[in-house]
Amino acid sequence: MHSSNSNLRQYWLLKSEPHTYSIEDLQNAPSQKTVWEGVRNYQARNYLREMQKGEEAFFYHSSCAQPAIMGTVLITRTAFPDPSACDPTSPYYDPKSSLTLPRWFMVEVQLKQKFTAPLPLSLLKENPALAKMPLVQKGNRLSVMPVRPAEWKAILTMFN
DNA sequence: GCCAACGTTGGC
DNA sequence: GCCAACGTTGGC
Repeated sequence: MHSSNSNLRQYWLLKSEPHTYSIEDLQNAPSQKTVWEGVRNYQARNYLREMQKGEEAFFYHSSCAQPAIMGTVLITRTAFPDPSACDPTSPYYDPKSSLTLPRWFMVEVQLKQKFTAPLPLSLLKENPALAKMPLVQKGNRLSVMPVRPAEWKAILTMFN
Protein backbone atom coordinates (compact mmCIF):
# COMPACT_ATOMS: atom_id res chain seq x y z
CA MET A 1 0.00 0.00 0.00
CA HIS A 2 1.37 3.37 -0.89
CA SER A 3 1.40 5.98 1.79
CA SER A 4 -0.57 8.39 -0.37
CA ASN A 5 -3.77 6.44 0.22
CA SER A 6 -2.90 4.48 3.30
CA ASN A 7 -5.32 6.58 5.27
CA LEU A 8 -8.18 5.85 2.90
CA ARG A 9 -10.52 3.04 3.69
CA GLN A 10 -10.81 0.43 1.01
CA TYR A 11 -13.58 -2.11 0.47
CA TRP A 12 -12.94 -5.60 -0.88
CA LEU A 13 -14.54 -8.74 -2.20
CA LEU A 14 -13.36 -12.24 -1.31
CA LYS A 15 -14.39 -15.33 -3.25
CA SER A 16 -14.70 -18.74 -1.69
CA GLU A 17 -16.06 -21.99 -2.98
CA PRO A 18 -18.77 -22.95 -0.50
CA HIS A 19 -17.82 -26.64 -0.84
CA THR A 20 -14.43 -25.66 0.55
CA TYR A 21 -15.40 -22.87 2.93
CA SER A 22 -18.84 -21.31 3.13
CA ILE A 23 -20.22 -18.36 5.02
CA GLU A 24 -21.96 -20.90 7.25
CA ASP A 25 -18.55 -22.35 8.09
CA LEU A 26 -17.42 -18.88 9.10
CA GLN A 27 -20.58 -18.40 11.12
CA ASN A 28 -19.79 -21.59 13.05
CA ALA A 29 -16.08 -20.85 13.50
CA PRO A 30 -14.65 -19.83 16.89
CA SER A 31 -15.24 -16.07 17.30
CA GLN A 32 -16.63 -16.28 13.73
CA LYS A 33 -13.07 -15.76 12.51
CA THR A 34 -10.92 -17.54 9.95
CA VAL A 35 -7.64 -17.11 8.10
CA TRP A 36 -8.05 -16.59 4.36
CA GLU A 37 -5.56 -19.21 3.24
CA GLY A 38 -4.84 -20.64 -0.16
CA VAL A 39 -4.69 -17.57 -2.39
CA ARG A 40 -2.18 -18.50 -5.08
CA ASN A 41 -2.48 -15.70 -7.58
CA TYR A 42 -0.11 -12.76 -7.53
CA GLN A 43 -2.63 -10.03 -8.16
CA ALA A 44 -4.94 -11.39 -5.50
CA ARG A 45 -2.01 -11.73 -3.10
CA ASN A 46 -1.01 -8.12 -3.68
CA TYR A 47 -4.52 -7.01 -2.81
CA LEU A 48 -4.42 -9.13 0.36
CA ARG A 49 -1.29 -7.29 1.37
CA GLU A 50 -2.99 -3.93 0.94
CA MET A 51 -5.79 -4.76 3.35
CA GLN A 52 -5.94 -2.81 6.57
CA LYS A 53 -7.38 -3.87 9.89
CA GLY A 54 -10.97 -2.71 10.18
CA GLU A 55 -11.71 -2.67 6.46
CA GLU A 56 -14.70 -4.56 5.18
CA ALA A 57 -15.14 -7.11 2.42
CA PHE A 58 -17.98 -8.96 0.76
CA PHE A 59 -18.00 -12.74 1.18
CA TYR A 60 -18.81 -14.27 -2.21
CA HIS A 61 -19.68 -17.88 -3.05
CA SER A 62 -18.17 -19.04 -6.35
CA SER A 63 -18.21 -22.25 -8.36
CA CYS A 64 -21.60 -23.31 -7.09
CA ALA A 65 -25.23 -23.53 -8.15
CA GLN A 66 -25.91 -19.93 -7.24
CA PRO A 67 -22.85 -17.69 -7.24
CA ALA A 68 -23.74 -14.86 -4.88
CA ILE A 69 -22.61 -12.33 -2.31
CA MET A 70 -23.51 -13.86 1.02
CA GLY A 71 -22.57 -11.18 3.50
CA THR A 72 -19.75 -9.04 4.81
CA VAL A 73 -16.60 -9.64 6.83
CA LEU A 74 -14.18 -7.47 8.77
CA ILE A 75 -10.42 -7.61 8.25
CA THR A 76 -9.10 -8.39 11.74
CA ARG A 77 -5.42 -9.03 10.92
CA THR A 78 -3.24 -7.71 8.12
CA ALA A 79 -1.32 -10.00 5.79
CA PHE A 80 1.07 -12.59 7.20
CA PRO A 81 2.73 -15.64 5.60
CA ASP A 82 0.40 -18.48 4.64
CA PRO A 83 1.89 -21.62 6.23
CA SER A 84 -0.08 -23.95 3.95
CA ALA A 85 2.36 -23.00 1.18
CA CYS A 86 5.08 -24.84 3.11
CA ASP A 87 2.96 -27.87 3.97
CA PRO A 88 3.51 -30.70 1.46
CA THR A 89 0.25 -32.32 2.53
CA SER A 90 -1.79 -29.20 1.83
CA PRO A 91 -3.66 -28.73 -1.44
CA TYR A 92 -2.19 -25.22 -1.38
CA TYR A 93 1.41 -26.45 -1.14
CA ASP A 94 3.90 -24.47 -3.22
CA PRO A 95 7.44 -25.88 -3.29
CA LYS A 96 8.75 -22.53 -4.46
CA SER A 97 7.66 -20.84 -1.27
CA SER A 98 9.70 -21.13 1.92
CA LEU A 99 9.55 -20.07 5.55
CA THR A 100 12.42 -17.64 5.09
CA LEU A 101 11.10 -16.23 1.83
CA PRO A 102 7.34 -16.64 1.97
CA ARG A 103 5.63 -16.12 -1.34
CA TRP A 104 1.99 -16.35 -0.26
CA PHE A 105 0.10 -14.44 2.38
CA MET A 106 -3.23 -14.46 4.11
CA VAL A 107 -5.33 -12.19 6.29
CA GLU A 108 -7.70 -12.96 9.12
CA VAL A 109 -11.36 -12.08 8.76
CA GLN A 110 -14.36 -12.06 11.03
CA LEU A 111 -17.98 -12.35 10.02
CA LYS A 112 -19.70 -9.01 10.19
CA GLN A 113 -23.07 -9.63 8.62
CA LYS A 114 -24.63 -12.60 6.92
CA PHE A 115 -27.31 -11.42 4.53
CA THR A 116 -30.77 -12.82 5.15
CA ALA A 117 -30.72 -13.94 1.53
CA PRO A 118 -27.92 -14.41 -1.02
CA LEU A 119 -27.43 -11.60 -3.52
CA PRO A 120 -26.93 -13.57 -6.73
CA LEU A 121 -24.46 -12.71 -9.47
CA SER A 122 -27.33 -12.62 -11.97
CA LEU A 123 -28.82 -9.66 -10.10
CA LEU A 124 -25.47 -7.93 -9.71
CA LYS A 125 -25.04 -8.12 -13.49
CA GLU A 126 -28.30 -6.27 -13.99
CA ASN A 127 -27.19 -3.28 -11.93
CA PRO A 128 -25.54 -0.62 -14.15
CA ALA A 129 -23.77 0.82 -11.10
CA LEU A 130 -21.74 -2.39 -10.88
CA ALA A 131 -20.78 -2.72 -14.54
CA LYS A 132 -17.13 -1.86 -13.88
CA MET A 133 -16.64 -4.53 -11.25
CA PRO A 134 -14.34 -7.32 -12.42
CA LEU A 135 -16.78 -9.67 -10.72
CA VAL A 136 -19.49 -9.16 -13.34
CA GLN A 137 -17.12 -9.21 -16.31
CA LYS A 138 -16.81 -12.29 -18.45
CA GLY A 139 -13.77 -14.42 -17.88
CA ASN A 140 -12.63 -12.71 -14.73
CA ARG A 141 -11.14 -15.10 -12.22
CA LEU A 142 -9.69 -12.74 -9.68
CA SER A 143 -10.55 -14.08 -6.22
CA VAL A 144 -9.62 -10.98 -4.23
CA MET A 145 -10.60 -7.59 -5.59
CA PRO A 146 -11.12 -4.03 -4.46
CA VAL A 147 -14.65 -2.62 -4.42
CA ARG A 148 -15.26 1.05 -5.02
CA PRO A 149 -17.20 2.87 -2.28
CA ALA A 150 -20.04 3.62 -4.71
CA GLU A 151 -20.25 -0.07 -5.60
CA TRP A 152 -20.20 -1.07 -1.97
CA LYS A 153 -23.09 1.28 -1.31
CA ALA A 154 -25.00 0.16 -4.39
CA ILE A 155 -24.71 -3.47 -3.36
CA LEU A 156 -25.87 -2.82 0.18
CA THR A 157 -28.80 -0.90 -1.25
CA MET A 158 -29.76 -3.89 -3.39
CA PHE A 159 -29.72 -6.06 -0.34
CA ASN A 160 -32.15 -3.82 1.55
C1' DG B 1 -19.80 -31.68 -17.68
C1' DC B 2 -18.55 -28.14 -20.98
C1' DC B 3 -15.75 -24.68 -22.33
C1' DA B 4 -14.06 -19.80 -22.59
C1' DA B 5 -10.87 -17.02 -20.46
C1' DC B 6 -7.00 -16.46 -18.07
C1' DG B 7 -2.35 -17.20 -15.62
C1' DT B 8 1.80 -19.87 -15.50
C1' DT B 9 5.45 -22.65 -17.26
C1' DG B 10 9.22 -23.78 -19.95
C1' DG B 11 11.47 -24.65 -24.48
C1' DC B 12 13.65 -22.12 -27.76
C1' DG C 1 11.63 -12.35 -24.49
C1' DC C 2 8.33 -14.90 -27.25
C1' DC C 3 4.66 -17.93 -27.32
C1' DA C 4 2.58 -22.60 -27.37
C1' DA C 5 1.07 -25.83 -24.18
C1' DC C 6 -0.93 -26.67 -20.15
C1' DG C 7 -3.60 -26.25 -15.81
C1' DT C 8 -7.11 -23.71 -13.36
C1' DT C 9 -11.13 -20.90 -12.59
C1' DG C 10 -15.76 -20.37 -12.60
C1' DG C 11 -20.24 -19.38 -14.99
C1' DC C 12 -23.55 -21.81 -17.24
